[in-house]
Amino acid sequence: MAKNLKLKSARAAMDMSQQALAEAVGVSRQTINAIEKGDYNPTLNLCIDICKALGKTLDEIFWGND
Amino acid sequence: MAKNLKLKSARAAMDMSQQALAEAVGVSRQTINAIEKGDYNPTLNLCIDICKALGKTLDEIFWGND
DNA sequence: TCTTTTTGTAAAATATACTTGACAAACTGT
DNA sequence: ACAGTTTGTCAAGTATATTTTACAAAAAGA
Repeated sequence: MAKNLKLKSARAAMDMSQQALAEAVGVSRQTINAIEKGDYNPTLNLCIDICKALGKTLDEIFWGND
Repeated sequence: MAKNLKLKSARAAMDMSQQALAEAVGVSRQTINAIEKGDYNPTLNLCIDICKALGKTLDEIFWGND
């Protein structure tokens, strides 16, 4: 339930909108929004795709958000 | 589709069976088996729980398995 | 060898990640 | 002030992660 601010800021650092990131990884904008908002639990493959799109690793974006 | 040998060996290093790890993280043994076998895509929360149970981070177990 | 534990695998059911479509609030640029 | 983009959110549907039950092969211990 904690917001994922690491994701939000990494996305901002790449100057990408939620929409642009969604398209880059092949999911809907709402899915990206929900992940940032923290109210759900993405699959590993999606996390990996997001990290690759943002030039980060899993630990940098999805570890220690509790 | 690639086997997750990092998971398998981290589990072995803790001397845990698939069953024991499954119980520790609250999923079925088949789920752990499938993740090690590599034929599916667990959720982030499960990955995190597995890492915590094994004393590892996401990057150590789930990054770079492609 | 015998027994027990561990692992591999499969099919049917359930829970939940993710989509689509839609609408309004907040922000950006002109 | 206005137009365009971005974000927040909702409800109903679809795809898929995970469970349950079950059986057999492989490994480990006595």
